[in-house]
Formats: sequence, structure tokens, C-alpha cells
Amino acid sequence: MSKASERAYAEIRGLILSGDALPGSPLTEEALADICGVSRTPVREALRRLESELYVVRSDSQRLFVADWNAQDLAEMFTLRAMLEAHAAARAATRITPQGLECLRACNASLAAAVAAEAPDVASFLAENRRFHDIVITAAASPRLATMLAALVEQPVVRRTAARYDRAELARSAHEHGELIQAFAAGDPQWAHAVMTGHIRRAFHAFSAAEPVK
Amino acid sequence: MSKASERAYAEIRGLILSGDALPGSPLTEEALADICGVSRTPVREALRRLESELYVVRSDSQRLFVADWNAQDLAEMFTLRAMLEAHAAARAATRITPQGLECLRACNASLAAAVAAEAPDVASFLAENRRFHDIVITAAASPRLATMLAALVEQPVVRRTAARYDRAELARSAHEHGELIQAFAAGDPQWAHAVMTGHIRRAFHAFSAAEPVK
DNA sequence: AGCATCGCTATTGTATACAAAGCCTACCGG
DNA sequence: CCGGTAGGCTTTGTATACAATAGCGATGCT
Repeated sequence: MSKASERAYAEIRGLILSGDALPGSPLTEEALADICGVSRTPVREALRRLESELYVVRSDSQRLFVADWNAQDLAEMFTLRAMLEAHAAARAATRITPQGLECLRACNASLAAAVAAEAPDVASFLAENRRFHDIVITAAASPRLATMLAALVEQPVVRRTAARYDRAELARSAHEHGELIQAFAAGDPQWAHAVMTGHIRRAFHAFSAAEPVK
Repeated sequence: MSKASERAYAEIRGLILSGDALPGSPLTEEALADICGVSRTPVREALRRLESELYVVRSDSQRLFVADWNAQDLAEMFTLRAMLEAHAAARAATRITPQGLECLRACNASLAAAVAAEAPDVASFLAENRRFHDIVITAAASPRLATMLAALVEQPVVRRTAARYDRAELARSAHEHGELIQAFAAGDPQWAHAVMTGHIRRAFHAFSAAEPVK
């Protein structure tokens, strides 16, 4: 995407994720254009994208509001993500190249290092974790799957989840990644599927425990 | 969506589905604007949507082309659809209201009537079939799932599939819908899941048989 | 003759102006 | 005092003009 559009997207997304734009509050194109320092045209494109990713919702007549996710929405998000990402893992198990596998190992080594320290480096953990999952999705070689997951991997949720993970739980993530790598190395799609399902669902429950129904 | 945007979307989609715009051929915003009789602005919005639904693909630098689906793409599409729609059916099984169930029964009765005649009314079959699946998705009450499936239920594929169904196969669709209704009435999500999976996968194989790998 | 480079042209990206549609408010009537 | 309606104002939708960029071709040099 081009510069202004991309910038508007990132900016508005940031406003929503940071909480500066409260759930349910209205968004007007012109105000956002001012904030982003671009015209309404790229803002509109950014909003369309955010709408398709359900960060914003469109009311009765085309007015936009910050989406308000409740506990059920989050549960459904995690369920869908578990389903799709497990499917991606299963596909990846029979498609991943030796190079891809090597990338995963390197990536997970960095991740493990980040959480091994006395004070875990959560930022690095998040970056490596994302990279790990991206490699798996790429190896799955399904553009539709990639598109869908892009609209589903809500970084803020992952972040909030990780923030509540203690060191042992962070380490367990690294361990689960390791097991996934083993499943890939064995070329066993069912194993990969099962490991990924567990991985995502554990994250869901960690998240739910940290952020009870409000 | 507003008038001009919607019109551009329908028009361009029509061009692609009818085959007037051949897979791989380039699409320019201005030419499409002329064809649709609107300006480039709504055309751009329509193209963004078509891109997210993978009807068109964006090349190296932002030029758009009609997507070219191969046999693998179609297989993956059906697999994802089976997965998601089966999940929708499972959710619907525990959420559908008596009114919804009644709608499904009425809808399937019309569908059965359309295929019972000497010369099956394929157009009615398609309309009722779509309505049936829409009711199920609505009953699943998951906006994300609905969004994803919207980008996946390629009507042209369904049409081509149905066109190759003989009367017995059309009738079998009606029968499978009937079984799904039973599963809903029983409130059994696993049963609903299994029936829907079979329903979609049968459609896939009917389609593959009709349209072999090219 | 082949390749590289320069410039033109075709196409997309952004801004802005104008049109249409909804919502809110204020005023009037009951 | 309450309800309805009309008008203005806010907000979104569309068109168009202009800017930037990438692709393509022609021309000249080696």
C-alpha cells in the first residue's frame, strides 16, 4: 500500500489499540485526516481495511465507530484463529522446505533466549513469536488462509496475553514451538495440527484468566 | 454500500465471473470507470473489495489483474469453506431459534420443490440454496465468521457445480439440508458439523469431476 | 547487433471541491 | 408541556484535477 494510506492505517489502528479512541466512539473521516496529516481519500481506504478487519464497525447509515469487543467476540476470535492456524500448521507440515525449517529453528532459538533471562524481554518475545507464526503461514502456501489470519491475529490481544504470562508460561510457548518444529520435521500434519490447536487455546485461557469478563 | 460503489463492484465482478475479463488480464481503473459509468473513486473502492476477496490480484507495483484460480486454489477454497461453514453449523445448532428453524424448513421445502419437477429449476435451487446457507450463518452469530465466508462463497463456483448436478444430486442436496435441520432441531453441534462438512465436500468432488484439472 | 539510458506515456495515488443524505435542534402547533 | 416538522449543519459519497511513479520504447553508443 502506498505511503499516505499505509500511514493512515497504522495511525488509526494505533489510536484504537492504544485505547485513545474508546470502543463505541464515533470516527469521522475529516478528523482522522487531520490527525494523520493526509486527506480524506487515503483515510477512507484505511477505514475500509479496518472495517474488513472488524476494528471499526459501520452503523445504520455509514457512520463509523470503534468496535467494541466483548468476551464472546474474543472467545470466537481465538476459536477461529485456533482452527485456521492449526490448519495452516497441518499444511505447512507437508510443504515446508528445509530452509523454512531452519528459519523456524533460528527464530525459536531467539525467542527462547529472550525469555530465558532473569527479566524476560517481552518485546523480543512478541517480535519473534510473530515471525514464527508468519513463517508457518507462509509455508502453508494458501493465500486465502493468509488473508483471513491477517484479519484475525490481533496483535493487541497477543500483547496483553504475553504481558500476563509469567516466565514459565513464556518458556512453555518456546517449548510448544519446538514441538511444532518436530512435527514439521516429521512431516506429520495431524501432529502439527494438534500442537498448534493447543498452543492457541492455551493462549486463550491465559488471556481469559488475565482479563475476566467485564 | 452506496450506489455507485455497489454498482461498480457488481459490474466488475460480473465481468470477471462471466469470463469477459480473462484471468491474468490487466484491469485499469479508468477503463473500468468508463464501463461502469462512474468515476474512478467508487471503482477503486470496488477493486479493494474484490482484491480482499481475491477476485483480482495486485502485481509488483500496484497494477491489478484478474485472478487466475488453478485447481489447487479451488481445492483450498472448498476446504476452507467446509471448515468454516461446518463450524458455523455447529454454532448454529445450539443457537438457532424456533423461528430460524422454521425458516430453514420453509426454505428447504422450496428448494426441494424446485428440484422435484421433471426439469429442475436450477435458478430457484441456487437462490434457495444460498438463502439456506445464509440463514445458517446468521444463526451462528459470529460476525467474523460471516465476513470470512462472504469472501469464500464464490457463487460462480456454486453455479457451475449445480449446473453439473443431475436431478438425483440436486435432490440429495435437499436431503442433506433436511438432515442438517434435524441436527439443529436436536441441538447437536457435532452432528451439524459432520453433515455440513460432508455437504460441502460432496459439492467439491462434484465440481472437480465436472471441471477436471486444466 | 545488442545493450543501456533517457524521456515519454500510461496508470496509480492524493487532494480538493461539490453533491447528497442524515441527524440534531429549534420552533410551532396542539 | 409534549410532539412533530422543517431547516440548517455535519458527515459521507462522488467527481475531477493534479502529482508521482513505473513501464515501455526509441535512440544512440559500444
